Amino acid sequence: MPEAESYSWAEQVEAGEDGALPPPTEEFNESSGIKTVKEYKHNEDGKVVKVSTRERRKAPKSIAIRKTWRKFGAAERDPPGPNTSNTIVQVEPFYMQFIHNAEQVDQETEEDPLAKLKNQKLVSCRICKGDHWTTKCPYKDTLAPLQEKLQEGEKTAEAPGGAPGTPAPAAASAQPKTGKYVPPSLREGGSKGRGETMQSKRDESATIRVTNLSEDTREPDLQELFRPFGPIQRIYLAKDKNTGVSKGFAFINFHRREDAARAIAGVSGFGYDHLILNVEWAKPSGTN
DNA sequence: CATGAGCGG
Repeated sequence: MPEAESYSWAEQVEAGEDGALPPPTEEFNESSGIKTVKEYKHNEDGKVVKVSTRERRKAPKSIAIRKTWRKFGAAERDPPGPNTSNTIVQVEPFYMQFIHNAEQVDQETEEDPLAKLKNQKLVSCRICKGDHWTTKCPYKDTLAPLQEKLQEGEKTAEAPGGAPGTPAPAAASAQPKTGKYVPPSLREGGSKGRGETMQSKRDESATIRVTNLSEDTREPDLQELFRPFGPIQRIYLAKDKNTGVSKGFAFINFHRREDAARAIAGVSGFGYDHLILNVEWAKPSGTN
């Protein structure tokens, strides 16, 4: 709130001869975050008054507090404030544009969105466009989708007169003029073999399934029971997802298949709690 | 009796 004060004699002296007013002063109190501006104006009666305006800092106090932090590391001896040799202070707000799906943006027309969905598969693998989720894509093993694409490419190449405006989908993947990501295994010459670093699934070859467990058997119990046969990689005790109650069976993943085999021989038929355990080789999950 | 969970355009 601007407030007018009477113009003191001492200050009158500072005013210039020709009625010019003294320049405004401005001071900033760092701890309170309040800026005080004092300036001189003529009021309605033509008299000179001093107007002081106080304004609270708009930036959050947390910023002011951060400014008081000591610098450290290579910047330890830097003077306060940003070092212009390695820091850019952006005063203007800056806006970022997020593009969620470039293809969608490109194809954005007035056509009915439902029509678009119509001939679309429910799921489509991002890698091979197959009829499954990407995480399960076995493209390294079966290159059928890629080969289909290549065949399509050959067809369009053989028919140079056909549909000039229509881009061939295979051409896009063969020549990366679209900025689209192509996984290494699908890039040119990448058609052979799987990547050495990528195991396609968990190794289930040393996994056994234990059934007929009593409901109060816990994972540590299983650990104790099977440890004698060899190092164990993982134990999974099936539980109801909501109640946490054991479903009475479990999977034991050994490091070595031979240990698993001995565990089957040793524990199957073993009386545990009041039940007789059944142990067999596990089948990989997802066998519907 | 019984073959794990989760992520998701």
